[in-house]
Amino acid sequence: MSRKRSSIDLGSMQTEEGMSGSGRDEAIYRNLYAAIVENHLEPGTKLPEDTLAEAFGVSRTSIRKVLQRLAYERLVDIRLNRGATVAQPTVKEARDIFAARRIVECGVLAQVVAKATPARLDELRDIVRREHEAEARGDRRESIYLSGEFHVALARVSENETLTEYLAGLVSRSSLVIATYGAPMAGSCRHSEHDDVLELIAEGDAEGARNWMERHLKDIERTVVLVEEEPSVLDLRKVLDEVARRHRGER
Amino acid sequence: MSRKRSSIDLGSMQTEEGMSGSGRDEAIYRNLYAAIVENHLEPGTKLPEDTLAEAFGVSRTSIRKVLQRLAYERLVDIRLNRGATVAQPTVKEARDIFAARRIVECGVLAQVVAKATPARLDELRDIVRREHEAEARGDRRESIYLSGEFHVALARVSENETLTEYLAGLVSRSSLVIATYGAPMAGSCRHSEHDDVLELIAEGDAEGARNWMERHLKDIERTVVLVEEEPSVLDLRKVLDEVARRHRGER
DNA sequence: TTCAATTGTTTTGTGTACAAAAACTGGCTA
DNA sequence: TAGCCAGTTTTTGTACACAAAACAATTGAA
Repeated sequence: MSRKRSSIDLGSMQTEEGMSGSGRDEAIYRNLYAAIVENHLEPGTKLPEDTLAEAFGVSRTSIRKVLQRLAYERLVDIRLNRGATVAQPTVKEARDIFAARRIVECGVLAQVVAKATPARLDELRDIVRREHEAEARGDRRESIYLSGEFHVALARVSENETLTEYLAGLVSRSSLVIATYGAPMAGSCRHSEHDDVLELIAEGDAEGARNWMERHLKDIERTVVLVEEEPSVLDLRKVLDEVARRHRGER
Repeated sequence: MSRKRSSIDLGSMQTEEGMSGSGRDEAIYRNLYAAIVENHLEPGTKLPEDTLAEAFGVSRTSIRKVLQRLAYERLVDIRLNRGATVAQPTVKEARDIFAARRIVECGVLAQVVAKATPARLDELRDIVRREHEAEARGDRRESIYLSGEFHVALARVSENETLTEYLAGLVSRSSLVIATYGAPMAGSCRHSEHDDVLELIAEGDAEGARNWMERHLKDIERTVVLVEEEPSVLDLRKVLDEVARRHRGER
C-alpha cells in the first residue's frame, strides 16, 4: 500500500542542464528554507534525513549539508544522534532577536538615507504596493513574506552586505518566532505602515526614520511575543496539549 | 622517503573518553579556527581535504563538515570543484565589517551600561590587564587575541547572545582583514586604550561610552585598512594580472 | 623558444555501506 | 492497568569508493 512517490520538483532554476554541481544543494536549501520560513513546517517538526533524501531524490550526503547550513542559521536544531528538527526559539531568543533587529535596522538607517536614490525608493515602494495588494486579497502568507522582505530590502540600500545578510537571518528567525508565539493576526505589520518611513527617508530625515523604526519594531515585538509574565502559562498550555496529544495518539 | 606522520594531538578536551560523537569535529574546528584567526595560516592558503583529513586522523567527511562551517563564517572560501582556501576579504568587505562593528558595538552599549555589575567589570578589567602584560612582553599575537576578546566580552555583558555571536564573527574576520591589509604593528589597539571605556561604563555614561567606541573603532579601521585612494591602484594591478592570466590561459 | 594540446595525476563531489546510537514494540511483572 | 525491561527496527555518524572536474606535466608544432 506504500507506493513509492517520485521526487519533489525543484523547479528549473536558471542553472546549467542536469542541475549538476551544487546547484541542486542550493535548490534543496531554498525549498526547505521557504518551507520553514513560510511556516509550512511547524516548529519542532522532525526532519529525518532519509525522508528528505528520498523526497528530493538525492542521497543523505546532500541533505546533511543543507541541514547543517540551516542549523547554522538557527532555523533548524541538530542534536547529537537525534537528528534535525525545525527550530523552536525560546522566549529569550525571541527577545534577543528583536533587540538585535532594533540595533541593526536603526543603525543602518543613516547610511540608508545617505544612499537612497529615487530608483531605490521606487523598488521599496513597489514592495509596499505588493504588500497592500496581498493584504487586500487576504493573503496572509504573502503579506508576512513581503513585510520581512521590505525590512531586508531597506537595509540593502545601505550597501553593507554583511549587515544585510545578518538582518536577513534575523528576519527569517522572526517568522519562526511568529510561528511559535505569535497571535493569529501577527506578523504582518498592521496596515502596512511601511509607507511612512519611505517618506521620511525621501525627505532625508534620518533622525525621524530612526525614531519611526524604533517604534515600529517595538510594535511588532509587542504584537508577536505577547508574553510578559505569561510565557510560563503559554508553555504550560503547550506542554499540556502535547501530553494530551500523546495520550490520545499513542495507545 | 615520505614517512607517514601521526595525527595532530587535539588536546584532551573535557569530553568523554575516546572523543566519540561530534566532540572530534568540534576539536578540529577549534584548531582550524585558531590557526586561521591567529594568522598561522596566511589568507589564500589552500586547505586540501586529504591533507587535513590525514593530519587530524579522520576521514574527509568530518573535514568537509568543518570546512563548510568555516565557510559559512566567511573564514574560508569554498569554490565549486576547487576546494577551500583561507579567506581573503576584499577592501569592500573590510569596510563593511568595520561599519557593522561600529553599529553593533555602539548599539549594544546602552544595554551593556545597564547590565554592568562590579563582577562583570572586574572580568573585563582582567582582560585589559592581561592585554597590558602581553603588550609589555612583546607578545603581539596574544595582544591581538586579547584585544578582540575584550570587544566580544564587552558585548556579552548585554546578554544578547545573538548579537554577541555575530560580533564574535565580525571580530574574527577582522583579524583576517589585519592579516591581508594590516600594517605590521596594527591590530592591537595601541596602548590598550580599553581602560578608558570601562571607566565610562562604570560611571554609567552610556553616551560617552558610545562616543568613545565610535572613535576607537574608526581608529582601528584607519590603522588597519590603510587604503584611501590606493585601492584602485591595488585593484587595477589585480585586474591587469587577471586579464593577463586569462589571455595566456584561454586561447 | 614559446604556445598549445593531450595525457596523467591530484582533488573534489556524491553515493553507498556499515557501525553505533536512539526510538519503538511487545511482553512481563507488580 | 501502569510501569518497566529486552529485542527489534529505525535513524544517525563516519568511513570508503568511484566518477568527474581541475590541475600539472610532457610533448609537439609554429
